[in-house]
Parts: sequence; C-alpha cells; structure tokens
Amino acid sequence: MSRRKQISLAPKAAANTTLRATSKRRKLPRAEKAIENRNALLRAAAQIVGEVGYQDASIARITQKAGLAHGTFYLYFDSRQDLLEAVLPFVGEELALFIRQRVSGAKNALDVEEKSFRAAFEYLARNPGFYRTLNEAEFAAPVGFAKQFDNAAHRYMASMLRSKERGELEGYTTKELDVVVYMLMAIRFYLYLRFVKDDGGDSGRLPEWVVKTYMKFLRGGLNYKN
Amino acid sequence: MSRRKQISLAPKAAANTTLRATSKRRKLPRAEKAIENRNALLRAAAQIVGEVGYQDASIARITQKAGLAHGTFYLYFDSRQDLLEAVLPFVGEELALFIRQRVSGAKNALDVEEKSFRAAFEYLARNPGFYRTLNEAEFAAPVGFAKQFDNAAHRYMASMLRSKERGELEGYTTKELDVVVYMLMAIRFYLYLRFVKDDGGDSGRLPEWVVKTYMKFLRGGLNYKN
Amino acid sequence: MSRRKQISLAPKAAANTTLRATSKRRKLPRAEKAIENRNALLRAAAQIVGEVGYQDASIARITQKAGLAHGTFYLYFDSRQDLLEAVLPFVGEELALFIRQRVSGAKNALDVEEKSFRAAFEYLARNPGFYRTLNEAEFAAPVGFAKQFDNAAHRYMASMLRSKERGELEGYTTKELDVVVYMLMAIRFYLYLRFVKDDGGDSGRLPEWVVKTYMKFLRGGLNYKN
Amino acid sequence: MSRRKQISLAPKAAANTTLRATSKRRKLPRAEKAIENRNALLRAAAQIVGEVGYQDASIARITQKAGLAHGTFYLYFDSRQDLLEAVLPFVGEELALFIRQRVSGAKNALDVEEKSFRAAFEYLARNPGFYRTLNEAEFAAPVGFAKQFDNAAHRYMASMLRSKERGELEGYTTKELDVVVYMLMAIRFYLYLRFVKDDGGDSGRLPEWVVKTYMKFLRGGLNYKN
DNA sequence: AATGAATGAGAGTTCATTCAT
DNA sequence: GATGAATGAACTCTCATTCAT
Repeated sequence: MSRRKQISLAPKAAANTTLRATSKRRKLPRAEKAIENRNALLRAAAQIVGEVGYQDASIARITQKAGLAHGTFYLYFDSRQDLLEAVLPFVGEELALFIRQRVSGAKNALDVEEKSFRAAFEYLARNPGFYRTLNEAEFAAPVGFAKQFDNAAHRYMASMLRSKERGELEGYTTKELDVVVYMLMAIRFYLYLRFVKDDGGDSGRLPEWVVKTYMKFLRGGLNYKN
Repeated sequence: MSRRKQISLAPKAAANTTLRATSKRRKLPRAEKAIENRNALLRAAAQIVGEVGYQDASIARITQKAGLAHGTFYLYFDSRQDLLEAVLPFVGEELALFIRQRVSGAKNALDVEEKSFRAAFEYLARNPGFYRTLNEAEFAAPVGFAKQFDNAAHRYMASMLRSKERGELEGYTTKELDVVVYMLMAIRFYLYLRFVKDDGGDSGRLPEWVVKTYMKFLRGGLNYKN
Repeated sequence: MSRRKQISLAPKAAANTTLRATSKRRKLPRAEKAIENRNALLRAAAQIVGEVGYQDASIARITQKAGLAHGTFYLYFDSRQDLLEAVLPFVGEELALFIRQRVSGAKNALDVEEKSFRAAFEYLARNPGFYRTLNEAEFAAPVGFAKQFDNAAHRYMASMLRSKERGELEGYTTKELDVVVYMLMAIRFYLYLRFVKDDGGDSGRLPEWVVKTYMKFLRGGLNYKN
Repeated sequence: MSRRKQISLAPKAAANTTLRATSKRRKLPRAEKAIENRNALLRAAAQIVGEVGYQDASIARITQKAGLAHGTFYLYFDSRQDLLEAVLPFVGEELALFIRQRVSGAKNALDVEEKSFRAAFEYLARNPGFYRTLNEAEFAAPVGFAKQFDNAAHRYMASMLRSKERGELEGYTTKELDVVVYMLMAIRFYLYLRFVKDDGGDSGRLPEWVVKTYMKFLRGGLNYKN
C-alpha cells in the first residue's frame, strides 16, 4: 500500500491512521522487546541450569546473564519456580525440531530410529547442558518435566505407530508400544550418561561402536537361548 | 554365638569388634556409640533425601531426626556434602543384597533377568524414596552416584558374563555387553518413572503386563522387518 | 437551573465550572478528566487504606482500583506520601457533613452532643474503614492527620462555644473547653474500639446502654464523694 | 527437705546432684545470656518502634542496635511479627509497675485517680516512644495490643471496683464502670497527643492547668443545664 | 496527558559452618 | 566427645520512582 495516495485523499483520517500506524510502529518495538527480554531470561536460565543445575540458578545470576535488572525478572515470570518450569519445554522444542529435521527422508522404520538416535546425540554434543536440565527437572521442575516428557513420548509414539501401520514394526500392540517407547527413551539417556558424559573425553560424541551395539539390540533383541 | 569362629569370615564390623576387644574396656562403648551415631545420621539422611530430596536435606533436619545435636554432625562428617555423598552407597547396598537374595535359585539366564527385574521393583515399592535418592544423586552427590553406579553395573555385568560363559547369552562381545547392561539399567528406572511413580496409583507396583512386555522385548527384540 | 444565580454561593467546583466556561472549549474535558482522575485516586486510596492500612496501600493497588496506569499516578501527586496525606482530609469532610446534618434541629446543648455522638457512630457503622484511616494517620500521614484533627476540634469547639454563649454550658473557661473537646473526641474513638470494633458483632453499632452511660457521664460526672 | 541427710545416705545421687549443680552453674551463664539477648532485642525493638514506628523497625536495624548478628534474631523469635507483638506487653509492664508505685499511699479514690493520671504522664515524659508504640500497635501488632489493652483495663477496673466497694464512687453499675474505664484511658492518650506531643515544647510534660481541668471534669462532670 | 516497562535498594528468612562451653 | 548458640552470606520477592514511548 502506497502511503502517498492516502495523504491527499483523507487528510484527517489519514493523519489518524498514520498516527496509529506510527504508534503501532512505536509500540511494536515494545512488544518485541518484551518477547526478547522473556527469551533472554529463558536462554540465560537454560544455560545456567545446564551448567550448575536448578538449585544454583538464582535470579541474580539469571538476570545478570540476561543483562536485566534484578527486579525486572518479575515482569516476565511470577516466580523463580515459574521460570524454572518453563526452561525445559523451551529447550525441548529445539531438540524436537532438530531431530525432526534429521529424520526427514529416512528410508524405513529402522532408518528413522537410527537417524533419530544419532540426531539426539548430536544435539546433546552441541548442547551439553540439556542433559542436566532434563535430568534434574524431574524433581526441580516437575511441571516442565511432565510437559517435556509427554511431548517427547507422544512424538516418539506417533512415529512408531506410523511404522506399525506401514507394516514395518510387528509383534507389539499399541499399548505395549507405549512401554517400548519409554524403554528406548531411557536407553538414550543412560548411554549418554555412561559413554558420553563419563567416558567420552572432550568430543561429547557417542562412540560409533556403541551406536552399532544399540542398533543390533534393537534389531535382534538379546537372542537368549531359552 | 561365639565370635571367635566368625573371625575369618567377619566383615569390617567384626574386625572392629576384635580391635575393640584388645583396647581398654572403657573406650569400647564410645567406639560403638560413634558408629551408631554415624549410622543414625546416614539413616536419617537417607530417609529425608528420599522424601524431600538432597536440596532440602538440611543438617538441622537430619540431626534432629537422628536425635543428635546440630553441632555433633561435624564430628562424623566433614561437611554436609560429605554426608550426602555417602547416602546413596549406604542404601544401595541394601538394594543389591535384596536382589541377590531374590535371584538365587534362578533356572537360567532369562530367569535371572526376570527375577532381578521383579526384585528391583519390589524393593522400590517398599522403599519409594530410593528412586529419588538415586536420580538426584547424579548431580547432587556425584561421587556417591558414581560409586553406586559402578557397583550396580559391575554386579550386573558379572551376572551377564556368567550367562555368557554358560552359553545362555550369545551374539554380544564382552565390550558390547557393557552397553547392554546400561541399557537394561536405564529401562528399569524409566519404567518405574512412567508406570509406577506417575501412573501406578498407591500400590507402588509395576503392572504385570508391563513386565511381560519387558520380557518380550528382552527375548525377541523389536522384530523390525528390514 | 441557571448558573449565574448560583455564582455567589457556589463552592469551588462551581467556580471551576465558570472558569472552564471562559477558557477554550476543547480543553474543558481535559480539565474535568484531570479532576476526575485525581478524585478517583483519592477514592481508591481511601477505600484501600480503610481496608488494609497505609502500609499496604501501594501505588500499584491504588492505580489499579482507580482504573489508571501505574505511572499516571505521578501526574496527580508528587509522591505516595503526598497522596496518603490527602486521604484523611478527603474522607474527613464527609464525616463532618454527615454530623452537621444530623445535629441540625437539636433542642439544646445536651441534645446536640447526643445527636453528634450518635451520628459519629452511625457514620462509622457505614464506613468501617474510617476508623483505621484516622487512627493510623497519626504516624503514617501526620500532615493529613493534623489537618483533620484541627478541623474536627475547631468545629467541636465552635459548637461548645455556642452552647456556652447560650448559657447552656457552665463551669469551664474557653481555654478549659479546649481540653474538654479533646477528651470528648477521645472518648468516641475508644468506645468505638472497645464496644464496636472488638465486641460489636457484625452490626457495627454501639450498644444503646453504652450511649446511655456516656450521656450520664457527660451530664453528671463521676460523682466522687470527696 | 534437708539435703545434708541425704549426702551420707545416697552418695551417688549426691555426687550427681553436685555435678548437676556444677553443670548448671556452667549452663546458667548460657541461660542468662539467652535471656539477656532476648531482652536486648526487645529493648532495641522498643526503642526503634518508639522512634520510627513498627513499619521501619527492620530486623537489620534491631539486631544492629542489640549488638547481635542478623541471623541470631531467629534464635529468639519466630518472625519479625512475633517480636513486634511482644514489644508492647514488654514495655507495658514497666508502665504498670511505675503507676502502681506512684499510686500507693493515696488517700482516697480521687487521689488514686489523680496520682495515677500524673504518673502516666510522667512515664510518658520519660519514655516518649511509648505513646507511638501503643498507638500503632492496634494494627501493626494487634495481638500485643489486645494483651496490653486488656491488662491495663483490668487493672483500672479493679481499682475502680475497690473505690466503689469503699463507697467512694457511686452512681455507676459495674457494667457501666467498664465504659467509664475506657473513657478515662482514652482521655489520657488524647490529652497527651494534644497537650504534650503537639504542644508541649521540649518538656514532655502535661501543663498543670490541663491536669486541673481533667480533675474538675472528673469530679463534677460537665454541669450541663438541661 | 498517559502509559507501563525498568530499575535497584531493601525487606524477611534460611542454613552450613564455627566454637566456647 | 557433645552441645547448640552465634554468625553472615545468600536467597526470593516487593515496590516507589523514573522515563522512553
């Protein structure tokens, strides 16, 4: 829309419109800044929680890192707990997005599983704080934890159901697949704990042979002879 | 009961007893009381941590529950952290003992696995605080966590190696079994989180159909058709 | 109604109206709104102070109740204290007006006193916040308190001097009557505290027998036999 | 019971007693210090409340004046409010004691009243903070206020009932005297407010002519001619 | 004139640790 | 060895006031 044309046509109304437009233009930065500040607090909190845990993520520390005054915090969150509960869902979205991108184009169900598995570890390698944020959340931020857990499980479940419908995954009822989903999510985080965090040196990467072992386990089970 | 006969088999406490016997009689009750006090603090801490977590396990709370004075704490532990690190190994021993008893007499490797699996959940049903104690320990008491984790993994590994030596478990090298062990330990705790803690009502028990699903997964794997 | 005729008798508001009439039409609504806003703040503050006291009468609370933005407050008052000092005189006028109306038509000095006494308690029953507003003002809003106290005392004094001039009240010099006035004002508020606020149930009314006792005390004094 | 006789009879018990006595002697300084500290906090609080009011009597200020660390406060009081409620009864005892001493030896009921009246104002002259402490307590420390008010009223009432029994005060039933007591207490504090606090210069004393006016009022009432 | 986001000082309270007794 | 009073730093949260819009 050309603004010039309106000037001559309706000077008063146009003036008004222009004013509003200007005022909106002036107010938008405010709204934008508000979102920016809120996100700055979330980002700062996510980083701090990932580094030192929920307990030591004090408001002083968070606001300082976000470049805001102490009191400003309460313009964006009702309480410290309110923010802490929001941290995990905030970063959880990132992980989900990252995995979805890496999985797209997988050839079959097993490929989906492997790509998703590798993507998760790649994300963790880049965001080493996520693991701690997730783990401690169970008791330090139970609401956010439940939210993230549900989201992750639902996405995982949907993926498995698609594989099932395509006939690529047999032997389990839908109800049983719920159990399987939790088992697979569990495995990811314990393998991270054992082979990346504790034993992984500085690379932050899961050794290739562990990936292979995981895939073997997935494919063939334990092959007990009983 | 004669103490002499037990000397050769005696655990540390027995050795202590012997030592005590050689020292002055008057000091003996003191040494005993010291051990008693230390254990009282550990027991109190274990209970409190299980209920409210490491963060809220204050020294005041612990000493009060243990029936000791606040300041007495520092006669037995160097710091609050020192005690917190000791809590998980303290209670972890109990779990290990409980499982060992339940597993004894298993017919074969799969049976060992199932008995051990069921025993773990039975223990958790009776000691609902253990789960929290273990989970939060990873960051709140990392030394104790590592100790407990190593112990548990080693015991599990030893069991699997025995199965392997007996030819009851094939397809995985020893190195790979290390991965499997962590995967199985992971599964236990996520299934607890999902199907007992969150969904289990008051019983604190794992539903039978979940056990069956777990065993099926263990036996046959996921049966992907690729 | 013609406004011209009222000009000579008109209170300040009427004068304001006249002033407005002579100034530019476009600015009038602004001036009106300004007064409205200021009064809205005073009214809101009066209500809040009566309910929760001066301390908890925060600017946020007051502006919210007045339907104005937080920052707008400082267009009408220099500071929070500035407003608080204005609250008591604001509501004090109402009480004075109410009493004056009730007293009009009294037969004699004692009747004036009784009508005034009853009117005060009736007002307090309808405006239970006034008592707190007055009581706390002594230290929380000393300027407003002094203003209100002087006003009330002067009115009371003028009334007594009229009685004295009419020969209905003897035995006290003018100077002494100043003391008497304060004693009588004191009595009202302690009787409210004791027999209405603490003991009065939900009615908010002073029991009739207390009124009678007060009147007896006034008439005859304590009748000490010395 | 004589203790000597027991020494020979029960040496052990006696030894114990002696020990206890020693340990008590050692512990007494502790107990004494505790009382001292608590009183130091109360004294500091009383002084500060008298000077700047309850609102500004912060724990930091109080502990500093008492010469204790900030955190020490909570060894002696549950909360700031807990201390504030205790302040008025603490200083109220002093006033009551002071009045009782001054009143002793009064010749008759009116003399009691005058001595008590003068004593109250003398106390207030020496303790100018008491007035504020009492006045603000009604809303800032309502529990302590009620306690002090009840105590004062009961003492006053008991005194008037004695006068009544001696036949020195007639014309009021016991129930009515309750009203009278509150009226007289009220008068004291408003006269202080008007003729000492606001108008009294530095002396802090009630002018003699005000006392005389009060006594005249008390004796003869207002002598209305109706 | 009106807004409400931003500030930062200061409030009450907790608690690991020390130390005189 | 045992006690518990004492400490003071650190915490979360509130709010009068300012100021860019």
